[in-house]
Order: sequence, then C-alpha cells, then structure tokens
Amino acid sequence: MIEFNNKEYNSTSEIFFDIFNDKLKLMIIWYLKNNPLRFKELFECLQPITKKTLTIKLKELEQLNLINREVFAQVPPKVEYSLTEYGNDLKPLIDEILIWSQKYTKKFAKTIDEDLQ
Amino acid sequence: MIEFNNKEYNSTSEIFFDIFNDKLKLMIIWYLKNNPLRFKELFECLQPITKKTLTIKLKELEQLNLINREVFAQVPPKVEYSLTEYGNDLKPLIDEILIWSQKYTKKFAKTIDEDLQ
DNA sequence: CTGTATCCAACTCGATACTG
DNA sequence: CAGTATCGAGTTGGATACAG
Repeated sequence: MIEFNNKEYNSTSEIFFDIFNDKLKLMIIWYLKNNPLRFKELFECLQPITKKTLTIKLKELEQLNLINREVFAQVPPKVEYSLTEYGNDLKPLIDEILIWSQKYTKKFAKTIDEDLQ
Repeated sequence: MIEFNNKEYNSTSEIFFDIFNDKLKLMIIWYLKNNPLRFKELFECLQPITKKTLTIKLKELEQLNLINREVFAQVPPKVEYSLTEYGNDLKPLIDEILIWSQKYTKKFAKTIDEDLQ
C-alpha cells in the first residue's frame, strides 16, 4: 500500500493514472518538453482552453512538483513555466507517445497535407 | 493536417491524447499488457467501476483496433479480451509509466507496506 | 457470466466579464 | 500579460435493476 496526497494506492502506476486522469496535464508536459513557455504561449498551444482552466492545471502541476513557475518582475508581467526534474523524467514516456502515435496514424489515419510533426 | 475518425488533428500525438483523454482506456491496456483477461477479471481489477462503464470502454478500445474480443460458446458465457498488434505497441509506453511511477513514488509517496508492484 | 437500460450525481471544462 | 470570479453546459461515469 502506498500513501500519496492523503490517498491510498495499491501500486505505483495507480498514482500515475490518478495524476494524469484528465486530458490536459500530460499535454502541458508535452508542450514544455523542449523549452520553457510563457502562460500565453501555453494558452495558444492548448486552444481551445480558457485561462481559468489553464491556471488550474498549471497550479496542479506545480503542486505535484512537475513544473516550475518563474515570475519576471516587469511590466507587462511575464511568467514562465518549465519542467522540474520529475517533469523531465516524463520525457522517455513522451517520446513513446510520439512513436506510437506515428505508427498508429500511419495505419489508421489519413494525412491531409504534409505538415506532420 | 490529419484526419482520424472524422476529426481533424494538427499532429499525430494529438490523436493519442484524444484517444486516452479518459481515465480508463489506458488502465485497461495496462491490465491486458501481459495476458488476456475475462470481463469479470477486468471488472475486478478496475474497481470501483460499473459493468456499464467497462462495457463502453471495451467497445471503444475494440473500435480503435487496440483490443480483441473473443467469445467462447459455453455456459456460463466467457469473453476474453486481449491486445491487438497496435495495443501491444503501447507496451514500451506502459513500461515507461512504471519506471516513472516508481521513481516519483520513491521521492514523494510513503510506502505503507511492502507489496509494491 | 456478460452484458443492457434508465436515471442521476459529480466533475471538468468553456463562456464571459473583470482585475492588478 | 497573467491571472480571478461567476455561471453554466456537457460529458463521464456511478447506482440500480434487469436480461440472455
């Protein structure tokens, strides 16, 4: 038995599934995988999303020690988000998402034009 | 641009995030990763879950070509679910989930007894 | 055992307006 | 620019009962 954030789990992977049981947190990690991004940049990457929702998800990720929040004291304000060590550790997993997606897409999806990622 | 199931996506990984945007489908793949399981076995693995919800998720996974459904003509009925080739391709990703979870847990969670997975 | 059918509660997330 | 506040729509999934 494992205790995490006042909840109990039977296996370590249950914690992963509990953390990433929404559609947004892992996507945010995905967009931060190569470099830090500002609030506005994430906001645009994740369209359609509202500022409220993005704010909530960023706070959750920060509390989970997966991202850092850095405030620059300037006007207009600038806030940058980046991966922590434990966020960075998700990169191999992220890479596997891309590998799988490309193979799966090749088989079952139709490419409309050539701007593949 | 990519078309899949009558929806449009900008990158291949968006398809992954769209498929696995619920909390259950990837967990089902997780439990099927080593061997086929019967409906009842999945039902017990995924508690708390209702039969209705499990049925819906299994159908979705079948339509996505990620699992096979095999019916044995016997009484009482027996139905087994197993990974397809494309379900199997998720194993490296699943492995990374376990690796990450173990490291993250070691740092942030508290083990109450020794039955770790 | 393996589902279906109905009803409903909870939660996530979007729309919109406003603030420092 | 980077949020917060309020409201509400939509979807997911649980409770329960029933069927083949």
